[in-house]
Amino acid sequence: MKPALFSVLCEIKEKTGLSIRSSQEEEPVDPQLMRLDNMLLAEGVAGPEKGGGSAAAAAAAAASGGGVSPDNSIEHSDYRSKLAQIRHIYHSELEKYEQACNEFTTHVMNLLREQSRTRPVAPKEMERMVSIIHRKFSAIQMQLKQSTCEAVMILRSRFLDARRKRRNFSKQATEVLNEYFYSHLSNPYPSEEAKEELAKKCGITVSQVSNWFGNKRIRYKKNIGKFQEEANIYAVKTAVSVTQGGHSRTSSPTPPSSAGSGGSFNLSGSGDMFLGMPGLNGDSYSASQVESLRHSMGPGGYGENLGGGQMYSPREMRANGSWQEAVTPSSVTSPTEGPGSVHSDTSN
DNA sequence: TAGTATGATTGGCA
DNA sequence: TGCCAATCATACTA
Repeated sequence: MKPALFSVLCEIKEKTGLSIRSSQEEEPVDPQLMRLDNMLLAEGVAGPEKGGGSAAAAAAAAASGGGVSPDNSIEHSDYRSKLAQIRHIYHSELEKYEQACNEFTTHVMNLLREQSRTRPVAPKEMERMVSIIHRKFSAIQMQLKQSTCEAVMILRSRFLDARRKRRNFSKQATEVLNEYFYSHLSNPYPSEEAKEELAKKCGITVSQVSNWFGNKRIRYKKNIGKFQEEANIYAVKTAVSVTQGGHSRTSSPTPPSSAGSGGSFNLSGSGDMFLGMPGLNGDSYSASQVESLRHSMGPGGYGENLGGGQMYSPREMRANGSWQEAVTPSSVTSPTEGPGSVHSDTSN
């Protein structure tokens, strides 16, 4: 009786087992899991060790402005060590899960084997149980991967966000940029080539040069009184180097492509004395330009002899309507803040 | 430590 | 795509 009953049960099992199996197998690969896997691989957390995220460290170097900062290596090693920590935790947790999964699977298999003595347990059913267990554990694994990804993202945002590790440019770099700016005050829009050259000279990236000029233009316009003094300082510097050597001490990169008589700026006659200032091409100032510099730097203080009382006249400078009259200093010798000027950003 | 300076980011515009 | 303007976040300074 018992063997007959057993065989009937086996038949029923076989049928139901097959129907369950056919309904549950061949599940598609979870795209979310794939994304997580790819990200962990890319970050160097999953997969073979690849220098603790050297790619990300390289990205950090690029983001931090050409890697001129001496702190960079320290920061990157810090980043790498933290990434290695995450990697270590991820792998140890993964190992634990796998171990637990194996243990649980063995336990269930043993139970089923024991049960197979009293009820029919087909090998296919055992396989099904194993796959169920694996699915459950892979769900847990996915959570682990997700939290690991989050940790990596936080780490990245902390270390790679350039804003967080802002460094002031070197004095020399600022001087180079300022010299260019004030010597091209009529058209402070360096061309791509000029930007590249400035970037090279300053040890910063082209986008940093663009940022610098963007900030400078706005801040100059907002508070021309303050910058007038700076402008004069650079005027004297450049003038001295001109009268001494015929070339600027820090030769300016190629002037902007739009600069010059054909540029989009309407230039005043008495204003921007560096108008048409030579670039690296080896051009030199005209005698009258040098002479006018000498006059403007006379004993009475530079700029005193100028009709408008200013060496730089930002007025009439117009770039697409933006670089224009908004900036009009009252005097060079007694710089005052322009109308509506602010000390810093309006936000500050 | 508050105020200021400054490099970077973001959103809108032409 | 480059620029402007506003803003953020950090560095610097008195």
